[in-house]
Amino acid sequence: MQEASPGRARVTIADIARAAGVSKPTVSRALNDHRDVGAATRERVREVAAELGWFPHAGARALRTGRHDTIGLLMPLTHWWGYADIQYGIAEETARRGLHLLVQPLHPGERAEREFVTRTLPALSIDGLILLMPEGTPRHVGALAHTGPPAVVIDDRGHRLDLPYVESTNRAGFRDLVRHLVGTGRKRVAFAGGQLDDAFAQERFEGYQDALREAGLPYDPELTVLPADREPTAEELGELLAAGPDAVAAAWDEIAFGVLNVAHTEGRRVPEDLAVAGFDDSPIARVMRPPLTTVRQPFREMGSAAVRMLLDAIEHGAPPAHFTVPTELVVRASCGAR
Amino acid sequence: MQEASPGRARVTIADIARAAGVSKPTVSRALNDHRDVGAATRERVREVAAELGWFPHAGARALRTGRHDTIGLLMPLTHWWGYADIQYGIAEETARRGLHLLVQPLHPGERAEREFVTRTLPALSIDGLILLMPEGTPRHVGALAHTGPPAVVIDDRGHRLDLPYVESTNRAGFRDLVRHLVGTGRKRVAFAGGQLDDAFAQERFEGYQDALREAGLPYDPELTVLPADREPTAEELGELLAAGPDAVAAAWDEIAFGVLNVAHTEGRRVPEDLAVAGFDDSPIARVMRPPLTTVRQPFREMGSAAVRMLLDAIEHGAPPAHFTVPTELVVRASCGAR
DNA sequence: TTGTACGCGTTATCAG
DNA sequence: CTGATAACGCGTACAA
Repeated sequence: MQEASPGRARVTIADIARAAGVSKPTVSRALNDHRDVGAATRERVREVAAELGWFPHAGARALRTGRHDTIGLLMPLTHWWGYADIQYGIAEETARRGLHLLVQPLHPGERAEREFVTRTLPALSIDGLILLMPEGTPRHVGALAHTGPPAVVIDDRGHRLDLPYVESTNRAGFRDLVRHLVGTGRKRVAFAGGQLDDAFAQERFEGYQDALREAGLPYDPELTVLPADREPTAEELGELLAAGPDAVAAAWDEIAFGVLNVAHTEGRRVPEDLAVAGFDDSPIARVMRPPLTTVRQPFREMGSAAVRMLLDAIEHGAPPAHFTVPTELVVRASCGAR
Repeated sequence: MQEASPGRARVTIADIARAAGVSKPTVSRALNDHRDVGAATRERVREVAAELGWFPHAGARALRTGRHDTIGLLMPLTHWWGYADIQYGIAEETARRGLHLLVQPLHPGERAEREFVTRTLPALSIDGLILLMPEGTPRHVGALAHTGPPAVVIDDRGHRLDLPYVESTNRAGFRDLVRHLVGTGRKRVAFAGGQLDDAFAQERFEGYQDALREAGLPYDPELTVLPADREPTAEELGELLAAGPDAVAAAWDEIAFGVLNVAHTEGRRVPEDLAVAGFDDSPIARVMRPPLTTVRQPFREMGSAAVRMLLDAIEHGAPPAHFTVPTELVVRASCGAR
């Protein structure tokens, strides 16, 4: 035993039973809202429990029931606001349901992934797992599907795993964005992308092409910059602007910020000469000059949806499904629509 | 029992004992690196355990030992990158030590705080708690000090609680920043603050005054903007610039961004006409135009330091102490020093 | 509606 | 160095 601090010993249901003059099982039933307990007994037991300051021992309960009332979150080590926002949504939903949230950092690399799945995961006191997967998704974690606890994936753009997942409307959201630009009279809409090995950017690029097709506008390769493994540089953005677009849709807000900077340097007025738009609605979007038109990613909602799906799988054995949370166009000054 | 999925039943040390031809206690000792176990026995037990795919049941272990190998993190619901970075540091350190991290969102308000301390906290399966306290620190959580598990506070600027805490050098860091501006020849350094009820901004303001005093420069109220409960507006920043500063030190990076915007609108060149600097080294600092000189907050280090302090308190009963992590001046183009 | 008896998986104690 | 025994706190058969 620890007994480090000389604090009084733990209060157990045995103590309550003694004080209330009933047996342990009766206390347990009263405390767990079982129906077959006398109303008067239940009340008395609860009063005594509160008086004695009893609280359940999660470990003992888990040992007996096999449930931990805890869900795990496997997430990359990052300080990107988007993942923090997803965690926000998850934490809010778990707290609302009286569940605990155990956060496990995911170290990159095959070795670390395998280590996690084979050694760390099985020993976790959790009822289910949410996988927050960055691009370059851990493939070994896929083994989870059939060996570990119920799991739900957020952002599995590649759909490589046979697991339920939550996604947002990247492609349709980007299409809506470009559609909006076209709707305000822009004819030469450029696309500034990046990291096309990333399925996110890929889907957004497809949404861009969808919108062009839909509007009967030609796809002009000169109006796209697509560095495969990074964001476009200022030089690349300069070349893009040299091709004469009247609007630039960026794959995410930070790229749009770069576009604004280059446009400013070259003396192009935004939005008069050039409309600029981004994607994600990051915290910096609203403070850009001019404030950036963008598409809000429903990160919090994705988090809470993942929790709900996971509980469905845990409690009702729901089969692998997927849930799509819609993005939302946010019109600000940079596109000239207002 | 759950037995939901027809997966094989859990492997316990009893299974290992049977397979290895020894008793349960011996298996336990072998698996826990007790000294009084024969080397050969230990090896054999370990091999069998690996072969059978055994892993410990955390709940059962906690029930017996009173330890959970888990620490709790109480943090506000936010997506601010700074808190995410602190969590990064905490998660990295706990993972390194084989500990688990249980994240508890802190809902604002006295009622929710009291609820947390009296109902949620006692039932958590944790050995210690890290309190990530936003401004307007929960006072009721202070009751933790003597009733709950060992706790460590991060960012308790007011030092109101009798708990160990981790802080960074806000005041000295800001003094260094202003000292740097003065060192490059600026004579009229302005301060753009905000939320002075917040101890952070207060300390930075004091650092600003320290540097002026040290340099023998007068404190001119016209060169400060100090909105009490928010960030300065563009109009307020315009008035500040009208007072003719040759440098502006902002209490945090986002304010500096606003200064850059206003300076640009008014046609002032940065850094030629006006040096601008911020504080925090947020992700947007390096992409501003020009890139922002600022002071890096050692968030990750603060997180890992908090874990170490907490473990000290848990394992060795270390008395309440405090630990200060130094900030670091980051010189970029906006101050003209290079 | 309530009580008796037991076991979940693990480790501490003690005897050998 | 090892084994027998008991106990951690709780919930669930089953019997009353």
